[in-house]
Amino acid sequence: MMHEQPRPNNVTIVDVAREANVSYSTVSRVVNNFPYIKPETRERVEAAMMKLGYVANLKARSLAGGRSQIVGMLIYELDTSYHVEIVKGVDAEIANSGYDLMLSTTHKRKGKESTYVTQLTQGMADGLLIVLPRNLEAYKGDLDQKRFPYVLIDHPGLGCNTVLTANWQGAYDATKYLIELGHRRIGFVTGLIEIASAQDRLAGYQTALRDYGLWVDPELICKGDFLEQSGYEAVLKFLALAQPPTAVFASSDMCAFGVMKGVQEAGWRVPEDISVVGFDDIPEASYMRPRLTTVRQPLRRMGQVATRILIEHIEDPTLPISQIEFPTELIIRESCLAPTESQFL
Amino acid sequence: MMHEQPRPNNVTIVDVAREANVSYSTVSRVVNNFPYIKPETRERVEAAMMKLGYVANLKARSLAGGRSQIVGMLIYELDTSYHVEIVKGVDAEIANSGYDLMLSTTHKRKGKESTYVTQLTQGMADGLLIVLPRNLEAYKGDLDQKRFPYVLIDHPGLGCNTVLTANWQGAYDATKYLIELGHRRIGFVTGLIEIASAQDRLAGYQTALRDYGLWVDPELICKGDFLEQSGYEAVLKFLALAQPPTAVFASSDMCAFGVMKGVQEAGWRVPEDISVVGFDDIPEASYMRPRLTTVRQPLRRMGQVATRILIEHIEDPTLPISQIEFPTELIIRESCLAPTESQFL
DNA sequence: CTGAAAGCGCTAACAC
DNA sequence: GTGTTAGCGCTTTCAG
Repeated sequence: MMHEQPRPNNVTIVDVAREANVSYSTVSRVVNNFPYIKPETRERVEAAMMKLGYVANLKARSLAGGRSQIVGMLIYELDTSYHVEIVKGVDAEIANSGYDLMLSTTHKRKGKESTYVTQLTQGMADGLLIVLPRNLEAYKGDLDQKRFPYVLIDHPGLGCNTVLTANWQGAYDATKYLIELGHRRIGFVTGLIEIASAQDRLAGYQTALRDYGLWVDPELICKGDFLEQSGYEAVLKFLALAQPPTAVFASSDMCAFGVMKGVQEAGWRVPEDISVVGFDDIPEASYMRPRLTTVRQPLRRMGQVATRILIEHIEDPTLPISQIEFPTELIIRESCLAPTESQFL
Repeated sequence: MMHEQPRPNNVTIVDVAREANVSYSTVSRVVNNFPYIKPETRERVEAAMMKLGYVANLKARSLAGGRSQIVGMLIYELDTSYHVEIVKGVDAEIANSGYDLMLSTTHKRKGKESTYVTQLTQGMADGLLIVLPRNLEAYKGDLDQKRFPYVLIDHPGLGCNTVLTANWQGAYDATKYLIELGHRRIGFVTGLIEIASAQDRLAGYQTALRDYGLWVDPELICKGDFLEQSGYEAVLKFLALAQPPTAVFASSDMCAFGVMKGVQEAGWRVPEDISVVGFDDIPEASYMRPRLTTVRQPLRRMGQVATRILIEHIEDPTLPISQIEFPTELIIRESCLAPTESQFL
């Protein structure tokens, strides 16, 4: 049934063995850098490998129980710079590691996530990088039980490696900044609320409000999903309010772009009429005009560190769990201003 | 030597066979959708697979000669949106294809490229997407001889699948646009000149100049490498000329950004003092201020189409070669103006 | 239509 | 130190 796939007669461990006049397990040993091999033998084998242009067959190797030298990465999608920045960080670390990257995007198919995990877990990959899982419960137990190395990026998890940022603190700081600028009515557009970081950001916003004795007006909290469109729609609702906010804090930069777009289309100006703050600090944030004030997450760094941790755990499973939390940083640019008197009519 | 990797007792084809009371080759057959199976048997096997939660082991499958359902992608790096956009296109197509993506970045290590190819070629992947190869000669023969499916993206190749854009025409059009605006001294920053598309763009620029009876001044052609820094350095040289150009055409948008930066740092303005045109139309081009006039390449589309072609060739190796050339499109935004009299002192 | 059996290339005991 | 051998999970003849 399968279409004839011309089986290339690649050079295998057996060819090398014959060439070097040793058994093929010896070849395997030198390939795997075993300690006790007569230097002379090793040299002979290495010469043979060189001569024949031997390249290990990863599938066979990992089928037989070895490592595949592949790091699997599960990510929702590649659409926004948020995702891309993380991937870049991962890639950078992969590049000097001897591992390869297998990238799987799940694209809103929750079911696919578990299938992928099973496949990757079955030895296709030696470890897993999971960005913002959507269906973790479905396979976390499995992973843990198999003691399969993995690290969660931007998602909290019990008893497993995680790399995240201080979402709560970042949201708190941004809200505080707006309050200290003089804003009293601050709109908030949430992220996809089933995601932990979205919840933390909301909580940070609410706490800051309360700490400053401000009322948390439910009218001023609008459900979003991190995407541009949701910011756009949210701000339109805000603008239609009897008493619209003088500032809007969006749960992501993409969302903030939507807010800015909505404000501008409605004939208002950012920041003169409405201040806008984002979250993430993706590259576009500083290209936008006005340049976006936002909470920076070290996205690339996160990808990089997560990869490092994963590889360490692959190579030494006895290592203790790492739970890293990066601080966030408020990057003040041009999208916020103190509210003017006229806004408080 | 390998660290103990807890062998998870995953459910295999054998378990399913036992459960369904058939031989395991029968299970293999239903998994592979063989035509002649008693419907009843098929149902029984399917029920067993469902019950046990069977997921095929891709390594074993492809080791045994089947397909791996993996598309390999070889790309120089992920640093610029140029690369990222292509990857996004690939990913989009992969998403509804039943294949997975294995992404390998070569990161300036020419040697690595061939090793990757060998590995991917050995069955790790069923086909290869190669973006802007740097070392094609080293393995093209091998690929062709093995009749291994692959498609070249943004690189010409004899007798193989390619997806590229009309680089020459795009450069010609952009140069023509500048000339018709009234520019007579037009600087050009090349891309990495060993890359075919960089050569084509240079040629398009030169031809347009000649067609309009303009002299191709070697002083006005500066070697670059597609990256921002090279545009920056080039424009500084141009500005130091006795008679600087009134417009600069950069071989990529990133490079154009560098040009804009250099112009601005030198205290000049874009487009009032110097017009700038880029190539690619990456998303940042429209975020920049002034928004960049540039030659659009349908990057995502290219990735998508290349993937489609590859998959078709994987599934039917008898298909004829496809060589696709997308047209380019000059996107006129805000970075160009007709030169003023004062510039012709 | 279905079962038996021979590998795919390699790792990991187990011998010598 | 090095050879032998039993699988890893699956595809694919080859027989029925």
